[in-house]
Amino acid sequence: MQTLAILTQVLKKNKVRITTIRKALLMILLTRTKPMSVYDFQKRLQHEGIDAHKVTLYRDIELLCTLGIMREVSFTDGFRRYELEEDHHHHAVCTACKEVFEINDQALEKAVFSLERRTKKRYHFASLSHNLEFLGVCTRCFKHS
Amino acid sequence: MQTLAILTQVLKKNKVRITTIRKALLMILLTRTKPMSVYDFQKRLQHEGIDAHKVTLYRDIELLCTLGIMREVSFTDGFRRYELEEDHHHHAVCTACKEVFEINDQALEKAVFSLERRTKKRYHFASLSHNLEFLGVCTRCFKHS
DNA sequence: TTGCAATATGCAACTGAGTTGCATATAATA
DNA sequence: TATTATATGCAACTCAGTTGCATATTGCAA
Repeated sequence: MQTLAILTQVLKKNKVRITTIRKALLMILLTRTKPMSVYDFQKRLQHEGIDAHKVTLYRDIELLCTLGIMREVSFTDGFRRYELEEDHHHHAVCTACKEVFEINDQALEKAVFSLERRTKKRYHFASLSHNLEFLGVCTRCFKHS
Repeated sequence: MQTLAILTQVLKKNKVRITTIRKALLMILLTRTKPMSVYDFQKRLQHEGIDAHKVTLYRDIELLCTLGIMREVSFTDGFRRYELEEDHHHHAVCTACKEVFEINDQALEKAVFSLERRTKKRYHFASLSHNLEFLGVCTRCFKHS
C-alpha cells in the first residue's frame, strides 16, 4: 500500500521537485483506482482549484512513469490512460458511456499471465507484456437503450 | 475460405459500386493475413500502380467494415489496422520494429474466449468482445540491440 | 454504345491528442 | 532572501483521422 509520503520520497531521491501539481497528481492517483486520461486529471485538478496546462501534465505524467510511480494502461479508443504502478488490472470498457470497469478476478489474472508465458516461449520474444481489454455494453446503458 | 467472386457479390447485393480501388482492396485482404493500416494499404496499392487518396481509403475501409467483409483490429500504438472478417487472431507486436506477428495457438484462443464468457457473467455486460495483444521485442530486434 | 444520374474520389481545410522550443515563474539550497 | 536550476506555460507544431464540396467515374437505360 502506497502513501503520499512514500511517493514524495521517491521524487526527492531522484532530485525532482515536489510541486503543487505533482503532489496533487500523486494524491489523485492514491484516491482513484480507475485509469485516468490527461483530461481526467486536468478536470480533477481544476475541481481542486489547480489550473494545469496539458503540456505540464503530459510532462509530469511521463516523469512519474519513468520513476516507476505510475504506468500507462493502453486502451484502443485513442486515449492514453494512467494508473498507480502497483495496480495491474484488466478492464472492461463500455462502448456506450466509455466508462472503464476494473476487473478484479484473480483467476483471470493468473490465466492471462500463463498465456503470456506460453506465447513468449512459442514466439521467441525476448520480453513480453500484454494488453487485454474487454469491450461491451454495461448493464445501465443496456437498460437505457 | 473467401474468394474475390464471393466478396464482389456482397458489394453487388448492397448496390455498392465495384471500383478499381475497392477490388484492389479486396485482393489485398485475400492475399495478406496480417492486419494492415491505411498506410499499409496505400503503399501496397501504389506498388500496383494505383494512387488512392487516404480519404478514399478511410471511406472504403469503413464501408467494407459495415458490410461485414473486414473488421477493425485494435492496437494500442495509435494506428487502426484491418483484416478479413473471417480471421480472428491475436497478435504480438514488436515494440522495436513495429512488426505484427500473428499468433496461431488454438489453446490460447480457447482460453481467451473462456475468460471472455467468465467476465461477461461476472460483470453483467450485455455484450462483450475483447482485445488481447502482446507487446515485446522480437528475436531479430533483440539480436541487433 | 452513348448519355445520364447517382455514387465514388480527390482536394483543401479542419479536429483533437500529443509534442517541442523557448521565455517566464517557482522550488530548493546556501 | 538571493541564486540558480528546474518546472510551467505559451505558441506553434505533428500527424491520424474527418468533413464539405467540387469533379470524375460507374452502372444502367435507351
